[in-house]
Amino acid sequence: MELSPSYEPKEAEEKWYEYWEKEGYFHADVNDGKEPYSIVIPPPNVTGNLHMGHALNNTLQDILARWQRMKGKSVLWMPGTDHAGIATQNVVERLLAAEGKTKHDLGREAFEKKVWEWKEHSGNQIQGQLRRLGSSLDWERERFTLDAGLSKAVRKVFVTLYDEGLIYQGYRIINWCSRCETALSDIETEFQELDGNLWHIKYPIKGTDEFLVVATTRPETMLGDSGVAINPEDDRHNHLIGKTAILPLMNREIPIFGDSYVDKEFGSGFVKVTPAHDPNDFEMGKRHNLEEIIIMDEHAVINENGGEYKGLDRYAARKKVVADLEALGLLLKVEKHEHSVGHCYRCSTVVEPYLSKQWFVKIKPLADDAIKVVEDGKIRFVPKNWEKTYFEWMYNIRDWCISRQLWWGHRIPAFYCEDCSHITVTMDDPDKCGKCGSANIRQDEDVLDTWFSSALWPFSTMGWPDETPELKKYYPTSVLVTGFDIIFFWVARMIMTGVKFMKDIPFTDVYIHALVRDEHGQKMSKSKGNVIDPLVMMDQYGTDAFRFTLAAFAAQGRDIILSEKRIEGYSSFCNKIWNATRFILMNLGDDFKPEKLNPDKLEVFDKWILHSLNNTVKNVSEALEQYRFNEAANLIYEFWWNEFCDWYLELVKQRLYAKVNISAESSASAKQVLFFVLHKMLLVMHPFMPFITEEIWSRIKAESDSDIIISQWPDFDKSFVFNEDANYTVIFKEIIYKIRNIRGEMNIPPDKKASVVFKTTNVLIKKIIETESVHIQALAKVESITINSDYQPDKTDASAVMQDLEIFLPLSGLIDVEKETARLEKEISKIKADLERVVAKLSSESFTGKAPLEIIEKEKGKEREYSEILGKLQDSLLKLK
RNA sequence: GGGUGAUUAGCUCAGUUGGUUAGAGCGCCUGCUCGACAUGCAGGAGGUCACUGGUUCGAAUCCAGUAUCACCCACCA
Repeated sequence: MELSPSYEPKEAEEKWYEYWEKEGYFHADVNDGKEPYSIVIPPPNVTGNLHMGHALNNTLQDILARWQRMKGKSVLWMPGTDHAGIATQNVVERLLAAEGKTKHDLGREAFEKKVWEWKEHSGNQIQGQLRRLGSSLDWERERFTLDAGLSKAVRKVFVTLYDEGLIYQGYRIINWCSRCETALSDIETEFQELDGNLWHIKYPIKGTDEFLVVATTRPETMLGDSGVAINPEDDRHNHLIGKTAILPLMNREIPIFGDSYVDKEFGSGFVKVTPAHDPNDFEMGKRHNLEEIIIMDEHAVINENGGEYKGLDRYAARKKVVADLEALGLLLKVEKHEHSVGHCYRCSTVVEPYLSKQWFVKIKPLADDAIKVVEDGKIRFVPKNWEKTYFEWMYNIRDWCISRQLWWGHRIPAFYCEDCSHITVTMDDPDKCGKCGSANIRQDEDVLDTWFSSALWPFSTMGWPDETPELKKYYPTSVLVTGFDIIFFWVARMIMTGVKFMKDIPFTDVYIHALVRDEHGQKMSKSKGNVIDPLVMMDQYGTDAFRFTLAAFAAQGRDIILSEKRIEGYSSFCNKIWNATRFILMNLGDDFKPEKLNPDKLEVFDKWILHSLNNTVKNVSEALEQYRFNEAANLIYEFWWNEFCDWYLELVKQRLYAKVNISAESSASAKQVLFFVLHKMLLVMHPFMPFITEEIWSRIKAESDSDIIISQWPDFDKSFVFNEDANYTVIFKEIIYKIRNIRGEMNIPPDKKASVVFKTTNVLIKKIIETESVHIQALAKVESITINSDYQPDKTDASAVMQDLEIFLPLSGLIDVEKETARLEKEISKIKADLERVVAKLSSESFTGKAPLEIIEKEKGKEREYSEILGKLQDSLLKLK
């Protein structure tokens, strides 16, 4: 039974995960007849490596899964990964580039094959890393967003929405990433404030010598200008409406027109209008029938519509346009101008607003129902304030661009007829046009936004559109655990598709956790080099310590600023758990047999620790019910270290070592309690620290006991409510504190055993001192104890006061009068302040008149206590002088 | 421009519906190899809870405003 002197995480971690998985403990049995509890993992990208965000996210889910499993639920925690269209394609393209190739050299089919190969060999790293973290995922059910089953779900959703007119093709301004060569949705575009220029350009007005002046942040777009707008109410300029301007460089005649979109106050009051390269201009162009001139290709290089600028990259074109304007004397001025510029969320390239034909989801009808289920409280956000963010976005939601010009993903199931240009959209690939019957059809080249398939995740992973037992039992899922950064990308869309296609919400709770940041509050990223690698942390401090740290940090705020120091601290906690166990096992003896605790045989401190344990069990359960992981972690830490180890283990030593006045029976009962507390606490700690708890459990469990992972979560036990004994212990502890305080402050060396005189008439306190004298001697390092209600202290006594008790330590030869005086004076001034505050409160009529009776009584009690203590402290001080 | 949040000990953070003598860990100071643990034990210092008002018998906690700092959303050329 002997344990090593310190906890070695590595061995336990390797051993147990494999064992649990082999035993099938992670597998959810549809037919087990138990109440379901289900979570779907936010599918990490196949390109992903476990970072802090994943670690936090999955630790919290695992705590919930393990906890519910112990509570006897049928737990399904669904694992899987996301094909991550752009991200994955980028990775493989980069590999090709290293060989000097592009995807076009391979062609679509070969490229796709290459990505699959990459996925099998280099992707999926994260699965092993999730195992390291201890995640009790049901690996037998692992899914991938490009699986056949999920693809079928995607197709079904596309076809249905298309048939209902909710998916349509449109010619619109979208966000174009010229590096990824694809369209992006609005939320895939990240805006950053950048320092730029505002170029003021003179456009000649036809038939006059005059100019108008437009201002722009993107001068190269003027090549595609097809009008100039003025606010019709702008009295300075509205006489020009109907006239014509000459577009410099291109020498194109463009109309000057009125549109209320133009802000009179901004700039010169003239707006150059480029319908093919700006969303607002596009709208104006539609209103005024302007020509839409696309001047760039998909690489953001100027095309044939840009005249002599053809072939120049957008920034080179910008330079040349500006230079040429200046040469012509048409550049009025250049101002510094800060403006927000969109960037690709995958590669950070500046996004170009670009006119192109794309597929969109008409989102409003879906959003309306998704808003309602949250408004009605069917879905609950925790913390609740995230609902606001959700509503804010949903109310202002805009159509979702779902087509991507990529090769990796779900290909859009739309088939164009070359003969009649009808579009056929069906569940199975058609071999002829659905309208004219021509076999001359071709499939759309584009793929769907990655988030289109993840939007279906809660039901597609369970077999939808088939009716499966999994769906029946585990849908809707119990909770979704995720970060606030993907509320729009993912959470909102799952709610929309769930309500639409399952006719039911996808989950009842959405627990939104914080984002992990570095010690300076920065978002962790490789480019900043501020990444704390979870794998390194696990290696260094052990997985349990790491998990416990994340749980302890998971307060319901926005950010978690992780410090390695804290992880180190919790690795000490693991060691503390280990060593307390070691101590217990050393003392139980080989012939120990756990028995049912007999309340009649329990001593006061046994009852106290059981009472406290009982509350801990209850409070941890309640904290978990409310997703207050940090509170649960703190309760565990506090109980184990500050109550069980610091007090109970120390107290029990006297009984185990059978010192004077200790019966064999007392010793035996102490052992039973030690084992009982250890046993229960391992259960309570298991969801947080699965490895160390299973390891210890395996050493103390009876043959017939199950492994801890499937053992029963403890309940609050009414027969362990011992309020009197708890109160008794509070007083006892205070007595110890007081004596230790004197010893500490006076620097009395530990080997100097003091004698103590207690002066009291209080019956309970007398009883405590008499009964616990052995413990007082041991814990406060006291030699002899006297109770004397008439004691007259000596000048050389050090003293302490608590309610109904004065404590004296005769310290002749040891006392430092100056120190003792200072100590007493400090105590006095503290209690004086307290007393004054209470007296002031009680003498205020408004307080005594309006405050509840119990509060007033409480204050009165304090007043009595403080004044008694103050009086005695002052007496002691007088004696010193 | 709109919105959300933060501001509590040297540092990192707790503090649930207003009743506290405002807590923890780390760090700091003092003293300790006491038969589990120096990854430890005992003691201690350290905060006018950002600021200003208000509500209340009572505010770190509720309300309003100010300041500073984050983040999100938005088409101001």
